[in-house]
Amino acid sequence: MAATLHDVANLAGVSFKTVSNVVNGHPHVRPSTRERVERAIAELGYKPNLSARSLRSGRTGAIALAVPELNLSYFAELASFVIAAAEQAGLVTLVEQTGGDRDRELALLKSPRLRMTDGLILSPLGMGQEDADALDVAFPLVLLGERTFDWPNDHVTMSNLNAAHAATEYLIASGRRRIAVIGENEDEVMGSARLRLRGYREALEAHGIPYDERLVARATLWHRADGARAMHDLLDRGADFDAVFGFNDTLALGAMRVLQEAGLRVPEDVAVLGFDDLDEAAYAIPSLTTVDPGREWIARTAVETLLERIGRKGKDLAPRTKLADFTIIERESAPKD
Amino acid sequence: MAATLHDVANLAGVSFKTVSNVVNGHPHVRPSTRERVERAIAELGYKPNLSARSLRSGRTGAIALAVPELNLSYFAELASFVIAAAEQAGLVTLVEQTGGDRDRELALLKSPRLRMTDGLILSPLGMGQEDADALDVAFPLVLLGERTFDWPNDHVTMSNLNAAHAATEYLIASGRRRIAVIGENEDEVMGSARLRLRGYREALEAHGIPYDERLVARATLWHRADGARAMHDLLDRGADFDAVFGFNDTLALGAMRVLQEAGLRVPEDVAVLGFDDLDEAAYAIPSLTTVDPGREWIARTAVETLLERIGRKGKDLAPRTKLADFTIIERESAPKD
DNA sequence: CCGATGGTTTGCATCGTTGTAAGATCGTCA
DNA sequence: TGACGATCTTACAACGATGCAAACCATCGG
Repeated sequence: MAATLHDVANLAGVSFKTVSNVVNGHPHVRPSTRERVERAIAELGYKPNLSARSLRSGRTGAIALAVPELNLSYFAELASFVIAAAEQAGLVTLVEQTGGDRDRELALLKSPRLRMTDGLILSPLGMGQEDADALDVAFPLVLLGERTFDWPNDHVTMSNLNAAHAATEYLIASGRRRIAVIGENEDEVMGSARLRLRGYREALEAHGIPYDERLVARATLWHRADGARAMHDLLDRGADFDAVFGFNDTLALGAMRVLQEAGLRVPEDVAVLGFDDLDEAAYAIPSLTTVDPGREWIARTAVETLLERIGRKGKDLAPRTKLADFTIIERESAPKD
Repeated sequence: MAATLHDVANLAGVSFKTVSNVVNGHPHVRPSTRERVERAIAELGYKPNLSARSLRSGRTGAIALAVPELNLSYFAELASFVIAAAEQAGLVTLVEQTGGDRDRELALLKSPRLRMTDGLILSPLGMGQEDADALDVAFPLVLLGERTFDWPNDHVTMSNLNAAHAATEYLIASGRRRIAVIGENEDEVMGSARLRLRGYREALEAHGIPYDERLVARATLWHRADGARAMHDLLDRGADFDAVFGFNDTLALGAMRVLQEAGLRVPEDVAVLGFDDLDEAAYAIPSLTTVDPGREWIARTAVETLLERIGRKGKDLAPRTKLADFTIIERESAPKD
């Protein structure tokens, strides 16, 4: 059995409360006592029982991060940053996968598993306005992704609309006029897909380019395979385009692969622009021009925001929205001109 | 404040222990009582306090997974499978990143943070024979990666040596004779890098091809950037090769990118073979021939093995090694002939 | 030499749950 | 009707830690 405060106390010849004081860095402990206790701790290899500690203190020292899937590189890289940021704050991170499924997202919010943590960072995909009540929870919660619904929570994100607008404008500025998009998803009531589509449309409009539905390809989950499938759709229906804007990098990469299989040259025949700036994007062939959404900032800020909620005054704060800056990274698949 | 057993008991007009019995599906509870209690539970939105439960029961319902980085796609995909397998067993997963750093791996094994979990799945990278003692821990521990040291733990892996041997042979069978490798790392005393190098050498030897140090490029961490750097090294030093075996897919992809930048055609001038079968590999241009190490099997088996250790008889089991089957997936970057 | 002072140590109650054992209730049978 | 199991419910003691308040003990000034 693992050693307890009592065991250490017996060995050191003090009361177990004194050991607790040493462990917690209580100010008034005589140096000689402290040293004796510390020796006993080392000898027994004592480690505090975190269940007991959190039962007593009400804090667990863990946060939960819920993303659709770690298989999606964007979320893997995001999770990596979140875990690192949490660790810096002395917290461990419990990772859940929702599959982007509304029911699983809702179930998670009600799950007793969350009682194991001090708060949740959730990247919702399936939920909509009708789920606002489910999001009005008693524990600290920070949402990743834009505040498009009237949800009572903190949000950390970048402006999907502005970024998509800028990306589209970038393609227009480079001389492209028939710009296809991949990733539209009408099931998603108002998430990134919808916002990015809106940004795309507004940019077209601002430049007097008509919106053409035949250039819009849908994709529900954003894997490479979905991007490939969408590009096949576009090609099969004989769509005529000189650029593709993928709503994320994996879609764009899947599409780029199909383009080249079809004998089209990137960027000569078709420029390709992605969204996320995955590590992979820089090493694709050709390398992928993409939107850098400030992933690391988002991760760090999400953890900070959650910590504020967890803190003493967390309950009193009004819901906040924090926006990251985005940048367009120029690479080979869509040169500036 | 969240509701407790007491609150529910008051509302339902029973003792708090009866509520506990209902929650735990205790057999002898009158249906009418059960129903009354369940209504009270629903009304108050009662959720058991997991800290208290695990203090009492000694089980936390969580496992820890420690990998070098989630940024590395292999580990992201692995983590995804581990989390899913754990969830099926009703466990949540806490993810730690070690950076492949020996000190952080050792620190993790001693960390009180682990008391929050029932066991650990660790993918060690920096540790060696001298750390055997540190691995002789009191909690359930399963290691990912091959048992090359005399470590007192369960191992789940595939045969790095056989897989690398087969991969090299595949290239030889396709007519290549000057096969470079990327990923050698002499710091790593006896991990995957060393084993894969050994497999490579043995395959060469079996076919009477001399081992040529100038064809061996090192890389410590296995990011795309490291693969790119290694390939630059090879090209800069004028190495003469007609194939490259990357010790993982990201290395291979980074290298492939540099090859094509240098005007070399893949696979005509240089065949490229990777290791891991990332989702990405199928969509690279050209698509990447690679070794599928049975990642999902490894993840599932690691969780199962850990559960056996956690179980009643876990302490009595001798250390086991479980080997996954690997397959070579033929794609464009290295056709069979 | 005593009480005040302030640092140092301790005892007790408590967090919310579960296991054990004992108590209450009920129907059944002699 | 009363005793007796069987079924249902309850009381109590942990699990290991922390917070509070009280107790202890030097040291110092008067």
